[in-house]
Amino acid sequence: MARAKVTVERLTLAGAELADEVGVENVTVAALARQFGVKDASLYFHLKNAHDLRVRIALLALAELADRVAAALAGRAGKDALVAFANAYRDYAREHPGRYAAMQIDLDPETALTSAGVRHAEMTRAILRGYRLSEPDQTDAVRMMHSTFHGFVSLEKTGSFRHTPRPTDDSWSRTLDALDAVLTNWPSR
Amino acid sequence: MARAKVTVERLTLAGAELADEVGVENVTVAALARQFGVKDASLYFHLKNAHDLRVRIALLALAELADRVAAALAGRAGKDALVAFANAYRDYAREHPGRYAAMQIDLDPETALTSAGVRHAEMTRAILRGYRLSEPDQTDAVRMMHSTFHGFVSLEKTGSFRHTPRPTDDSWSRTLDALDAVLTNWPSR
DNA sequence: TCGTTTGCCTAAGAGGGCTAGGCTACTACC
DNA sequence: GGTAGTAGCCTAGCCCTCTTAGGCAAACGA
Repeated sequence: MARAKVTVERLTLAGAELADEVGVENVTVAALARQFGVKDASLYFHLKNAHDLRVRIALLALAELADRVAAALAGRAGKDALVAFANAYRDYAREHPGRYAAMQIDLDPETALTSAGVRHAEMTRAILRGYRLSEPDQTDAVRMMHSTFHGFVSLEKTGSFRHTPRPTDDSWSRTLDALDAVLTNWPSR
Repeated sequence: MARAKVTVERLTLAGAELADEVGVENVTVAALARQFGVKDASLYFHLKNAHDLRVRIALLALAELADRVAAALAGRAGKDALVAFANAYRDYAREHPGRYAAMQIDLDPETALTSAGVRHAEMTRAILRGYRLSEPDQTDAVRMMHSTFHGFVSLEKTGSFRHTPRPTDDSWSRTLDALDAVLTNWPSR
């Protein structure tokens, strides 16, 4: 069996899969080199350093998630779109815990601006068109939405919700109901 | 100047401070040993391993935050209490980014149950008394509140809000307004 | 006083990150 | 087809961290 050629893309993908299996913190240049049947040092021809690898994984994840969300959003509006966005987000995080964790590392500003992160922001704003919010309420609402999604998903992952018997799926859909309600009736100052 | 005696408590505190300065991921047994003027291996008399150290830092942070929140909550109710809780939470996270990050590692279930995490849950439920929610709405609301707080704070820290000029403080207080509104008028099924 | 415990030490091995420098085989061009 | 360049890998080697094993000395308790 011939080994697949080592390229940055393959390394990134393998790293992402490794992250989902063993956690980002265990995605190591050495482990990746072993997987490719190559010496650690050789990978530095393709990667700047270990951090570079993790950034690439983060960017891959951001792009993948943006694609999913875009697909989920197609043809939907209003609360329907809100729920579709939210579920696509949460499902991705659960299917790809390592990739999701990788997304949380801070990118330097320039990198962030060219990442799929901007697509996320655009899509979130698109949803809000259904709720007819104008600036600066729209920005505030975008931030609250992201906060709720990310917060819920990450607390769920770290097990903060395990202490209460209530199924998290139920809390999730009720949270989305609440979010929809508050977006529909955004409080004025 | 005589060196302070090495104890688990001192190690944990020093680790927490180191975390705030250089990030949890850089809180290393070796670095701590250097700070105490002692060899790395000697610390294993006090600590089980590196993970043990981080867990202790997390528990310290949880307890500190619970104390702060409790103090902020004293004598307040309703939205007043909500805002006090939220601000205490966010302020702590900003003053102690490393400690806050440490809080996010998952504790094994038994440890979690004896941690200050349960105090957080109790205090959150106490706030909700002002909003007269009954189960299971209360649990859902608790989860949504935590999600919003944690999500906002962690997105703010990783710089996800930097792309928009709107001051995050403003979005924060508007988010709390929205949260208050939705708790006041929690949607029925 | 004489264990026993406490608290540190040295030695040593397993990994991981990364740099420097070298070899090979393919590619492009004349 | 010969030759220069370069892509892609390798070895050697250094530093750091984590962790175990075993030893030694001082404080402490009976």
